[in-house]
Amino acid sequence: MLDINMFREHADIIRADHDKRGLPHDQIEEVIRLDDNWKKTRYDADQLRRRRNEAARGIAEAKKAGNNDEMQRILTEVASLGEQIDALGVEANDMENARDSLRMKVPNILHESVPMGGNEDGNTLHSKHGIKKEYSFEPKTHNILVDQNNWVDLPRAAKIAGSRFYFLKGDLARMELALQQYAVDFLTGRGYTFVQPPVMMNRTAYEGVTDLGDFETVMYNVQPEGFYTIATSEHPLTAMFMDEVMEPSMLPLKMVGISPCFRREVGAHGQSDKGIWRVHQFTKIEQIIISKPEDSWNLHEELLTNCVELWDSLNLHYEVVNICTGDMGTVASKKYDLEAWLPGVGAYKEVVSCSNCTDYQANRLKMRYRTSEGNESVHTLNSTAVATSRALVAIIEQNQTEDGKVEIPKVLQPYMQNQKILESCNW
RNA sequence: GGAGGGAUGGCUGAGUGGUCGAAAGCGCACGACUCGAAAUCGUGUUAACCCUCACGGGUUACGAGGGUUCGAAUCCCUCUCCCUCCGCCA
Repeated sequence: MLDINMFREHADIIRADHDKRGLPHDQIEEVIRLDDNWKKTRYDADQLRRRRNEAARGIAEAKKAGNNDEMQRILTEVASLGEQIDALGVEANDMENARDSLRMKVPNILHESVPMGGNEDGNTLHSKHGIKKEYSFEPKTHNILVDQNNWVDLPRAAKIAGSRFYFLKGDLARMELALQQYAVDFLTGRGYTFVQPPVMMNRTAYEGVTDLGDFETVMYNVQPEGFYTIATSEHPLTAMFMDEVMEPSMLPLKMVGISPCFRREVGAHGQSDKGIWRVHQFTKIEQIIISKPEDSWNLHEELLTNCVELWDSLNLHYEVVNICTGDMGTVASKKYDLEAWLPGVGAYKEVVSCSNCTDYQANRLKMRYRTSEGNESVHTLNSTAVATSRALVAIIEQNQTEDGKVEIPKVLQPYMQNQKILESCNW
């Protein structure tokens, strides 16, 4: 959510941003109009309250002095003021609510380095990494390989849960665990604090960190408590300091989170989403930073560097893409994606998303830090380190051998008793 | 699940119907002392919002919501969270 002062003092910046995104200005103008009316109504109500407070001070005196008539006169006046105040108060409240629910929908201001573009075709190449292997055979897609090796059981998962759920079995499940441990070790080694969050959140906290549309399409709602299962540990870790004033000495706060991630994936998806590429549940190791505003752009690059060095160490081929204006979501100001090469599919596909959300989440969450000038919103940043299901797909496709097995990345081998090859599961 | 206690500013914590936005301490900021620092002393320091070019002024907020009252941090109700004890359980 953008600061209300942005609408009051720099509406032109928001308008220019909407132009970049190809959005109309209606919402901006409506926020400004509602805010204007709210201020006037609010002021009128405050003035009436002031009169009531002044009048009420006379009551005790009149009572003490035994002046019953005067007391009655004041009581009548105060009662009538009270009615007016209540009416104005309701009006002001409605306007403020309307203003803010609209304000919640206005997206973050894009960073100047975000490339222009109408959709994902406008994303620009930032850098290429690793070696694109040549195969002496026709590389297979991961869903064929996991099937041949009995590493994934989709039909039985569908039977007991539903489509897009899976059982991970045998060596592939072991490598999933190895990936988790490796990624956590990698980032704790760089000063990030390992945190395991709750995997369910309440609505209020969740509204602070996500696009409101996600409540209908992304998160599961758990009854009877009404909790939402998290779509990523970014959400609990970012909301962790909701409603708090943080000490500047804590910043930047760097965390590495791990959690299962739950996604409803409402809507149809294409043929390429076979196997375990797009699933309702997966494990993700996530980087989170809460920082002072002046540090966030450097830290955004640090997050990307961490990703690049982590994925390089897995010896995978991928590209880093700078997400363009038309493909950016509501919350991020700038976003890099890592797209891994899938030789079976013959395409680069998204495996990591690295965002600077500036003060957008912090404003909603009322997360501030102390400065000598007062309290200011912090900045929040997040980046995937490894989403295990998708990292597995990339490893399976890139490291496949002619006989349909998969070589284990060197850095993961110590976590798997120095095994070199993933063996098939025999059932 | 049962019984009891609690939630106050950045933190600890006093305050049980009006002069309380709220004692005190810590922390923080500024100043003095010092070559510099520590210690010490002095001054200041809740936040959000509104009006004002400014000086300044106003409103609201003591977990959240509702109620009683002319008036609520203080009394009543509901909810949330925390603590203690009992029960159950990974």
